[in-house]
Amino acid sequence: MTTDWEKDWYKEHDKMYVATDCIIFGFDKGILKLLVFKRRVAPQKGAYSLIGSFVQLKESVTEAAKRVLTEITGLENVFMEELRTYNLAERDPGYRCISVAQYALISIDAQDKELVESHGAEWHDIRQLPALVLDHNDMVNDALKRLREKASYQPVGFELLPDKFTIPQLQQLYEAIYQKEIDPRNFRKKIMSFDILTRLDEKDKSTSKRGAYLYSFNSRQKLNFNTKFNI
Amino acid sequence: MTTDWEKDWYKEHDKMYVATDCIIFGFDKGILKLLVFKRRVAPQKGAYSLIGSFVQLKESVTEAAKRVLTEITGLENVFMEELRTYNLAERDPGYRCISVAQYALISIDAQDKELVESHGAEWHDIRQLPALVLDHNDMVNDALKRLREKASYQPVGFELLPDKFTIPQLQQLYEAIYQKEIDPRNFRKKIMSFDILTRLDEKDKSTSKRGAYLYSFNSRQKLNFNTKFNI
DNA sequence: CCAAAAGTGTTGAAATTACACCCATGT
DNA sequence: ACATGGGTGTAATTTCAACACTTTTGG
Repeated sequence: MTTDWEKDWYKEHDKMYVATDCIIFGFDKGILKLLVFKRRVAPQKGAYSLIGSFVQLKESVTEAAKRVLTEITGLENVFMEELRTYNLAERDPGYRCISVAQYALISIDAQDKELVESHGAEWHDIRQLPALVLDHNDMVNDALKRLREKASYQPVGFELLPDKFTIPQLQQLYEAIYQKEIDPRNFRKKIMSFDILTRLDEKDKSTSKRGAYLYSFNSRQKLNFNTKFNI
Repeated sequence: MTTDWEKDWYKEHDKMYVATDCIIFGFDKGILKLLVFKRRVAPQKGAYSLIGSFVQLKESVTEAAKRVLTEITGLENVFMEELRTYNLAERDPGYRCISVAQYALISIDAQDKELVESHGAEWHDIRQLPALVLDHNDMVNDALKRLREKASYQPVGFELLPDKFTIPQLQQLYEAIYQKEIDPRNFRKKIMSFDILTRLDEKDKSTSKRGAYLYSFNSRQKLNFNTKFNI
């Protein structure tokens, strides 16, 4: 006796396209931004979309995402994490295709600006995004939600800031992520209590006369991190 | 001028298999259990695996997962959530196949016991799982981790328990999830403070002479839930 | 009457929130 | 000398963690 299950197993199965789309966050001048791509070729020339690619047989989904990310920003070793799949049968009108969305955090001033522009990619304020193709706006919303969750138990800031940054900058970043004001005394107290920052003997005077101390992230501590990060 | 990006876009892309595997948790007699499947047909006859299926062109990944879940447990409307994809190019020795893992929480006594057994599915204590095929053990470990995270900010318990349950039962469930003892006074205080339980006028006398009050989950409150659930 | 599980309160420690003033310096 | 952003401390409140005894009842 064969059950449905067994028959099903032996039956020929369907192949489909697997794509990956990258939700790339950056932080610049106090504003949380997203890298979007203005399509310069058909299909949907002129429309905005996330940066993505089809996954090839010889590469993992992660590798595919890193491949496009490096292609467009010039960066390697970027923080990237899978968000979820977008897998409705009818999501792509052309052909059956599921997309594995991944979000990345990059330091905007480390990117290769020319390269980014040469691909038609643009940074947009997260609060004023254009309409994106397919379900890409959903992906962005979901990624933002995830970023907020993640920021609440891990110090994500450091991926988005340059190597040296000031406490007010870090605070601005958290304010941009959560879209709300944070008390500077409480913020500093909290962040310092984690013991993950090293104060440098340099000041950044670009935003005030007095200048603010620059800090770097103390990566030795990174692994011991399982404290709640309630900011 | 065409960039690599544009050429890449136009090039023929690769199709591959997409599968979904279900990490099905249940809770029975104080023990957190996983539903695994003993393969009764080739390939890998006799080996243990998760319950899964290839995704068909006409269905979403979610639908595919619900399809197998219903097929094997007889249950519909089960809580199920995507975990992540397992997507290494070489993960399946047969052919390129990525798997979207999903975890489900079911109430063991609602299942169709005969149906489960007729498919060769078995409940195993989460602490003593057999070796599973491919990367299925990784999936289970990742799902357990996720379940613990989720349980810390949402009352997952109710998916795993029958409609009526006692506080000591709910506590046992949390102890099984976290694999550690919880103080009964603190537990009760905390759970009650959320105001999500309704005490019924019935007692469960199966585990004590005195009997414990039965409660039901107050689903009206379910949506207002964004409190931290630190148990 | 007693064994076994159910049920209940308090206290000290720790974390969180709210809040206002002085400091350094380039102009 | 003053405007501007950088930097600091304290008290009230809330949350968390630790801890032990009484109640009920079937056998």
